[in-house]
Amino acid sequence: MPTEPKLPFDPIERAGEIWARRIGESTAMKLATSIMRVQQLILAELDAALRPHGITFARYEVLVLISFSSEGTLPLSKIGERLMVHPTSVTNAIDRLESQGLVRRLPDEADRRRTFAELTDDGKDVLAASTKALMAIDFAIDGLTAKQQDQTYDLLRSLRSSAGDF
Amino acid sequence: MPTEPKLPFDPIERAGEIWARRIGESTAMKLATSIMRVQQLILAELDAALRPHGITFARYEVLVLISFSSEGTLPLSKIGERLMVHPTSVTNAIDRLESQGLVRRLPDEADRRRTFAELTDDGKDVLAASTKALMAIDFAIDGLTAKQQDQTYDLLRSLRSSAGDF
DNA sequence: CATATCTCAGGTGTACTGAAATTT
DNA sequence: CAAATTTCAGTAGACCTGAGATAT
Repeated sequence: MPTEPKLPFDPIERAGEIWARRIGESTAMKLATSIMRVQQLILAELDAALRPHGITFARYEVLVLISFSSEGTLPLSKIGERLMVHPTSVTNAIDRLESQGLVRRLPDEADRRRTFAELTDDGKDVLAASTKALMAIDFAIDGLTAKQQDQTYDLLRSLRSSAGDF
Repeated sequence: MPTEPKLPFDPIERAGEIWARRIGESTAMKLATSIMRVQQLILAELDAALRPHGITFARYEVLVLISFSSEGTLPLSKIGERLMVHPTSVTNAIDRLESQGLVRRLPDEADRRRTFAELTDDGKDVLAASTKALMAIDFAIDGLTAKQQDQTYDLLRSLRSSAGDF
């Protein structure tokens, strides 16, 4: 579902030209701005595809992360680490997923400071349907060949590495 | 200021391996997830660099947009169009910039439904200092050569175009 | 009258700080 | 007692919907 153009020109190209004229080197500024913008566009498409299933992409990522764990459960602290979000944000996200009936909390008998999150049967169903919906729109990645997608991934991976992701 | 690694492995590589084994083709999923993550990392660095100047990157973009206009003023509706945000979000952002004394509203005498936003002298100063701060960290773009930055920009530009940005 | 622009009220999502409770 | 884990209260920031005021 490639949305129709919102602007009759590329706003970043235009900003880059003025920047180069008035300020100087514009390469890094254009790339940083592009990253913000493409994220905004793609997230909007992903969220739209997930809306019928009652979740956002942020919550979809939590469901995937739990389902990929070896035991089928994850301590909340691990979820925060992997998704790079604050502990209180995890509490909040799990609260919502739990109130939706997609996740349940389990006490950790071994270390009683901790709490596990586990998918419910409903959670597994919603996850499967959501994955299908996202694959149907190819994760909002349009207009690039498979080779270009890999190439972009590798370049962004260097950026993530330098930014301290791993 | 390359932050130290947060994880001893690449979380997206790991997710991609499990995805490929259990679900199937993982290229688009890995790229979409990378975009979300690199945006999160870079935005955090940009916001940190701007914090001493009292603004966020979102508000920095508004200041730049106004300063790049030919007349030095922009109708709020144009700001919303260019930054792809809802009219009420523009009202909100301009409210805050105005209460910070960085922007002022001007009535449009020609079309009195409209309101212009204009930078104050303080706004111009904050913009100049903020631009300097962002250039000093190269817009949080580390670990890529200039050529790779251009290449990444071009690939993301195709994505933006297909997603209906322009 | 239909349309365009802006604003306000109200609500949702995410994520932060600071503090507390519990357990190790 | 220090550190780790989670939670709660409060707040910020961005976004949305719906409705209204004003002007074209």
